[in-house]
Amino acid sequence: MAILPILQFEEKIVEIVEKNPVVVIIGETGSGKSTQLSQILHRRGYTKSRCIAITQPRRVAAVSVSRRVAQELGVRLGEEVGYAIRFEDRTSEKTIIKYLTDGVLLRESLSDPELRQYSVIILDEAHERSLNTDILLGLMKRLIKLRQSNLKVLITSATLDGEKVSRFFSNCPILNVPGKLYPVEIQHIPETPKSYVEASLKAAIDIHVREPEGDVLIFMTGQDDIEKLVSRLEERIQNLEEGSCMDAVILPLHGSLPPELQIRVFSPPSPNCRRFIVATNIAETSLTVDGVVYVIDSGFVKQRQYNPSTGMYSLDVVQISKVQANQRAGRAGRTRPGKCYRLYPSMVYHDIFLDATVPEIQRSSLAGSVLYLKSLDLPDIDILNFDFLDPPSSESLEDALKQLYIIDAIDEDGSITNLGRTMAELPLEPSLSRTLLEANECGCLSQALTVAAMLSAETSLLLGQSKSNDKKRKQVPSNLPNGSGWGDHIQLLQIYELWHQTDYNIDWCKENNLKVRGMMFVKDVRKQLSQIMQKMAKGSLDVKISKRWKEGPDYRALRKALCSGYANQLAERMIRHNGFRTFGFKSQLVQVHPSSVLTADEDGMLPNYVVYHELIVTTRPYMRNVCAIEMQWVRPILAKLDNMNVSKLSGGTNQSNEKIQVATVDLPKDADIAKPSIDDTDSRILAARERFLARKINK
DNA sequence: GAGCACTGC
Repeated sequence: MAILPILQFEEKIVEIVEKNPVVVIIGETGSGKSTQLSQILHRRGYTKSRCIAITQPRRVAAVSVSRRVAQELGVRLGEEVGYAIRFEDRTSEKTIIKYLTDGVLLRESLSDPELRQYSVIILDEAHERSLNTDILLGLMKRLIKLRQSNLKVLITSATLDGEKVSRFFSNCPILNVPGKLYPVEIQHIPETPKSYVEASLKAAIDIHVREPEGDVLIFMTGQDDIEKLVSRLEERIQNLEEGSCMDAVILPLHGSLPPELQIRVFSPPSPNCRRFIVATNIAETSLTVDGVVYVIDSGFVKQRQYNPSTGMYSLDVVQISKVQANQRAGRAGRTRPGKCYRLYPSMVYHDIFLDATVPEIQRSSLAGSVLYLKSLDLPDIDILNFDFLDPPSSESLEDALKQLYIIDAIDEDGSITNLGRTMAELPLEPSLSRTLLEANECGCLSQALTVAAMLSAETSLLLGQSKSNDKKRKQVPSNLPNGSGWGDHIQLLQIYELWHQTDYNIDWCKENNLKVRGMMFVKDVRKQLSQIMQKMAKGSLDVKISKRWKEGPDYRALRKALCSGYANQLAERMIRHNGFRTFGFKSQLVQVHPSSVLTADEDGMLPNYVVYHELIVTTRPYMRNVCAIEMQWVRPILAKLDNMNVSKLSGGTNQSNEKIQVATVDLPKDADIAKPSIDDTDSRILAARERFLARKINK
């Protein structure tokens, strides 16, 4: 076996780690950093009294890399070398080298903020800049000050990003470890194409006709474009003259493809046959396809972004970064010298592409992360000034604080509440954690556990349907329950309860077009959540799914619990039509997503009030996953919204101590609701909200 | 009356 490049650097690495608390390692693909760094430090005595942690952004990586290291050291996995991922801890007292996902390490620091069991923490693949890695980077900066004498931190990064990480850690040394990639010839096209599907098609055919054997990997943005390109490519290749070139197979590859179709790319190709793999960025890092010699890079990727000023998510096609472009190109040089065809001018690469992808922390809602940091109780840390490698905007942090305040996770001074502490223990978004705690009070914990678990997996539940399939497939009427008109949360609950009644039958999932793996995941999450809840309650709670349909048909308790959890995600229907306005600082006009099962009354009107799981902008702003709630539950929440003072929430550096006085929100009593003058009611709530919106609350 | 890239606790 050829010696991995990193081993030639062993002395250098050890020397530099000895002298410095933090080191940045630029390890190119194939350098062996993920498997070797831990072993080198182990050989040099870093595991004598404590162990080495290596984080990975993905579960499969943690498992497969630890397996290899165990093998190389000749030990049984789970003993000296182990891994810890959600639902699976394969470590023991003997473990001295531990691979874990970055999320698991964050959870560990909840119970031990100084992470005393580790002598070395290696943040691997830090250039991917997952939300969790970024938080860990901030925590590490603090930890090395606290544990200067007995903690070493190693961060692996990409070429273009290393300097920045080094600056973040007071100019710590950077060590370059070359990889084992073959050279990749890069070609740019002179003009930005009108359609990258067409441009990819042309590039692919050119390769097929002119270039020697070797598979082609094409990076597209999503399922739609992939299917379009696959069918165009099939058509073109069939029309090529018989015998003019070798055979070809065309394989789509994206996340919503069923696993049995995904693995087709791993079976070796038949001889004299070229494979075209048309993929999303799943092939950039998550899946490695062997045999690729040519890469066609569209230069685009789909990215989910959160806008803190509107509270809305959108899924946008954006330009990739230089780091990403290089990563894609590198996929052509794994087995021999390759070529990468970039469907954009080199000027665009140099002058327009960002060096690195905008980190997730600047593209997500931070409510969960802020709550997590608050719960760590770091004495010297003010969340708004937390030392992030790339700080999120203050708008985004304030948005998180407001959300946390409305659901009682922090008080008006921005300090974490007891409720908030409990919420941080749960591996859920704050809204769902809050729902669980409220549900426990209302006696519907079992149902809420199910809803929370179902929502954690929601996008991977329904079997992927593509447009082309839809046309072919007859619309089979679904036998699944419909939420009894109350909305999507209730439907998710009903689906799971039906599955439970079949004793978690796999065929039942298939018959109902539900992804088996998704449903099994829900089962695991539900179990984990109920265990955590029981542990926190220090006793047994009612988490069993009742076989009897004991509750009335209105799911009142559960909907009330959801209303508390989603107090920051409330919307009110507008008068005489089915548009909604959201409550809160940033009132938005939105609609119920057409996929929702929420039903209208006999006059065609939707419920007056709903909570929503998320706002997503596609062709329009939509509320996804909504649940009908009652107006009287809304009143206290509005009062709370009205009393919010953002400058106090954010730690109040310029505390004027002057609480803005507002008249109490004057909502009708329950009695008024029975005989409504709806317009009047609406206008009063509207007025209260307008007053609220009109106030300018600045820092 | 729409459409969904990829992860993870």
